[in-house]
Amino acid sequence: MAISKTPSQTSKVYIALRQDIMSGALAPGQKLKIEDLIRRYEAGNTPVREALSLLTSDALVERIDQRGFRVVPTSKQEFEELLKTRIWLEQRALAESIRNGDEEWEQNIVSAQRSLAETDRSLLADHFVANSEWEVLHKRFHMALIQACASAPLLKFCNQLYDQNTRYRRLAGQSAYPTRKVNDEHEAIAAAVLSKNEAKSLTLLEDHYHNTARWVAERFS
Amino acid sequence: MAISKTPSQTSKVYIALRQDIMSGALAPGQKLKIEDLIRRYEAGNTPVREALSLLTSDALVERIDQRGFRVVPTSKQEFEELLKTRIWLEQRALAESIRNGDEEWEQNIVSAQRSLAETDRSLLADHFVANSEWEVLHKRFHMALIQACASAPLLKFCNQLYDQNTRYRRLAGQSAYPTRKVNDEHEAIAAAVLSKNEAKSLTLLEDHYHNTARWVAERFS
DNA sequence: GGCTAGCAAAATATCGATTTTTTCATCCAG
DNA sequence: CTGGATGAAAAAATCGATATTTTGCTAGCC
Repeated sequence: MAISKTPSQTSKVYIALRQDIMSGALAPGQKLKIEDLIRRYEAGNTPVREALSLLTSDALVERIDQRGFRVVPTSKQEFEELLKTRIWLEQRALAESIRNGDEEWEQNIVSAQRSLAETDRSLLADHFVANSEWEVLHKRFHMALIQACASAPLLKFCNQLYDQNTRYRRLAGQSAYPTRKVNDEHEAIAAAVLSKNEAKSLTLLEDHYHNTARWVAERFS
Repeated sequence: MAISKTPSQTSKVYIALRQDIMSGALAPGQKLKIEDLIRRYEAGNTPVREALSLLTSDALVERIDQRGFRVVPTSKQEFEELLKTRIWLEQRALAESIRNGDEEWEQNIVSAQRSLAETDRSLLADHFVANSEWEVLHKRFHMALIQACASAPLLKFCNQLYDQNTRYRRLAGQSAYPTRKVNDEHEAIAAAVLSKNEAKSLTLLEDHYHNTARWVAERFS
C-alpha cells in the first residue's frame, strides 16, 4: 500500500506554524502575511492557506474574510477565562474518570506520573532551559487522569485548553525558574485519584492549576 | 472604506457546505471529493479546500492527510456522548450565568422566550415542515440563557455542541411531529432561571434535553 | 483644520495546470 | 486459494500566475 513517509506540505507548514505560535516566535496578535509565510516555510500558496485555516480549529489563528489571518492575541482577561474554563471542564472530566476508570486507566496514570517524576523540567540545573521531553510527559500525565471520562468531545476540549494554557505558560517566559515542588503536587493528585477520592482530587487539581496560573498571570497584567 | 458586499468564494462555499452537511444533503461519512465540490459550488480549488479546512473547526468535516476530506460520520454512541457533554457544559454555563447575570441578560431571556413562543415550529399545521425562523429563535433562546457565564471559550463550545446536536435532530428526520409541549418547557426553564433557582434550572434544562434526545436517539440505533 | 475621493501599492483571494499520492483491479508466485 | 507486486486511473496536493480587495497616502474641497 506504500504509505507515504513524506507528509504533505500542508502538514509540515501546520506543524511548523503551530510550533512558532506556541513558542512566541510568531507573536500574539501578529498579522500573518501569506507572502511572508511562503518564504519562511518554503511552501506554496495553497498549503500555507490551508494550514492557517486548520489552525483556527486550535484557536491559535484567527481569520477575517478578505483580510487574512493573524495570531490569536493574548490578554490577562483571556487567560483568566481560559484557566477558569479549563478547571471547570477538567474537573468534570476527572470526576467522570474516577467513576468509570478501569485497571488500564489506573496503570496509565501510575506510569505517566512515574516517567514525569523521573524527568527534569529544565535541561540545566543552574538556570532554566525548557526540556521538551518534560513538556510531552507533563501533558501525557494530565491527559491520562481524565482519559476515562467517556466523552470524546470533552477530551478534545480539554486537550485544546491544555495547549492554549501551555502557550501562555511559554509566553510568560521561563526565565523565572519555578521553585514550587510541582512533582509533589502531581504525586498528590495521582494518589487522590487512584484512591477514588473525588472531592479531594478535584480540589488538588484546581489548586495545582491556580498555583501555576498565578505565576503566569503576573506576567500578563 | 468601501467594505465589499461580495463575500469571498471561500465564505460562500463554507456556508453552502455547512448548510448541506447540517441538512444531510451531504450524508454522514460521505467522502468529499474536491472535484465534485468544485462543480457543485462552482468555485475554484483553493476556496473549496479552504472551506473544508475551516469546517474541521466545527467538527462537521474530517481531514486525513493525503487522502482528503469526508463528512463527520454519525452514530448513536457519538450522539449520546455529544448530548451528555452538552448537558455538562450547559449546566455549568447556566449556573454561572445565574450567578453573574445582570438586568440585560434577564431582558434578553424574556424577549427570546417570547419571540420563540410566538413562532410556529412547523410552517404547516397538519404535517411538519421545518420553520427556519423557529430554528434561529430556538438557538437564540438557548444561547441567551447561558450568555452571562463570563467565559468566551465555554460559550464557543456550547455553541458548537448546539449545532452538532441540531444536525442530529435534523438527520433524525422531522416527519414525526413532536407532540410534546416544547414551549411549556422553555417557559418553565426561563421562569426558574429568572427566579435564580439554580438547582431547579439545571434539572429542567437537563430534562428538556433528554426529552428531545430520546426521540432523536431512537432513530439512530 | 478636517473630511472625502481617488489612486497606487500591498496583500488577499482565486484560478487552471501540473505533480504527487492513493486507490483499486489485475496478475502472478507460493 | 492467498498474499503480495504492478500499473493504470482517480483523486489529492501543489504551484505559479492572475484577479480582486484592502490599505494607506495624497490632494482637493468645504
